[in-house]
Amino acid sequence: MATGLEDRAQRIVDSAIELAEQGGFEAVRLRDVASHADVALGTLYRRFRSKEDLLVAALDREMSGLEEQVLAKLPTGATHLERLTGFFTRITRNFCRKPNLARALLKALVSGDPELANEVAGFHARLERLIVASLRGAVPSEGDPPSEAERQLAWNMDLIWYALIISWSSGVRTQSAVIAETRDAAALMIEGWKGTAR
Amino acid sequence: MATGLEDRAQRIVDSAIELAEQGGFEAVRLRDVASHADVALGTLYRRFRSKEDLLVAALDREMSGLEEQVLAKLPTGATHLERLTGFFTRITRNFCRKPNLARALLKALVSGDPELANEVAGFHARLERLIVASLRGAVPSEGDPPSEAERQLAWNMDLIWYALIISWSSGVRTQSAVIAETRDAAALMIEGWKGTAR
DNA sequence: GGCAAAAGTGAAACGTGTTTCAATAGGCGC
DNA sequence: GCGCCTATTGAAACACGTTTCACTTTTGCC
Repeated sequence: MATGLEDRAQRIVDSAIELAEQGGFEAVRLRDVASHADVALGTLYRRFRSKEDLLVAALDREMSGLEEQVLAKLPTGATHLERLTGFFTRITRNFCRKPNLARALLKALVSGDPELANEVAGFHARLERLIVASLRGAVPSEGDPPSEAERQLAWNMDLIWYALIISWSSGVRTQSAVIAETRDAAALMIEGWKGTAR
Repeated sequence: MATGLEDRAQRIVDSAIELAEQGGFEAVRLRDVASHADVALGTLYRRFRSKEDLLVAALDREMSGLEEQVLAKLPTGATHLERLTGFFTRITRNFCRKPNLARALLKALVSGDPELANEVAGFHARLERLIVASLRGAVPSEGDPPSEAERQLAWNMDLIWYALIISWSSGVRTQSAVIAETRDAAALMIEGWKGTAR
């Protein structure tokens, strides 16, 4: 057959995303994923350690699209707050646009599987990079790396948004509540941020 | 038999906690829980809708102990920051003392089951109440309810700590990192908080 | 082209969350 | 005590994540 080496893993992730979009976490039945990707179940398990591992790989793929989109056109705005708010509004909308998929990916992300610690850390690292870029309105260059203060603000905002999107996923908050509360938290933090070493 | 009506539910939760302490989420096998509680599997399912539901009930029980302990002796300290830090240090240590149990309860809490939205919201509400009390160094009275600003600070700290403890549960952060980062976030937020309407 | 290693296949099996059901027991108004 | 309702029981069955295994195919290398 003409299928390349990475082709199967690709197809598997594609199928998982498709099924997750339609029916969420439970709809990603690995037997279905395998047959949908024209692959044996054993092959799926050779490439991915578990259902969560597969979905985290899917999240990675989705993150790439998000990164590309954000870096291509960084949020504009005169103030730090406006730019941060613009960024979080965008990613929240992007995330919530496909609720089934988002909830499925999040569920895998928070599953607590120690095998996934690196991937989880990587997700936050990528998000923080985007936050810093949005905060500045420009991608940090080699000569002007993020300051300690910028990084602290960024990961605090990462934590806040993460908790909010989880609470959205749990049905505790709506999409607009997530956006509004992220903005409020950003306002509060930037206020404190200006008072300390910038 | 002399078993009261609520007795079985109690025993079931007790058994779940015991098993979770020993072996975490996976060790809470419902057949084991049932037999350990001297109850049929069907009885367990009459009382609890799912494994997550059962573990969230267990979290509720644990929260009661925490509440009692915190309200009995509120954190002391001259500043808002010291009191908040004292509070979060305490609950983080308390939580991480039984890592298997904590991870199991957290996993249920973040499971995203829509049936549990109310319980999840209740957990945060209870936590926020404790945060406000710690912030003040006193339990809010009828005549002096939490201000909007206090509530905002409290739930922002709730979000931060929630995200941090989840990242501890995922193996991304250590207990001491959770404590340190909670303190740093509190410092940043209180700084901003003083600048706005208190 | 031939060969060893790696990848893939198909099918079966296992564990555990969850559901179902017929039979039994306990509590309560009469 | 009697009938009714609900709780409980025990056991079986189902669904799906995961593992295993013997066999086949593909790949990389000489």
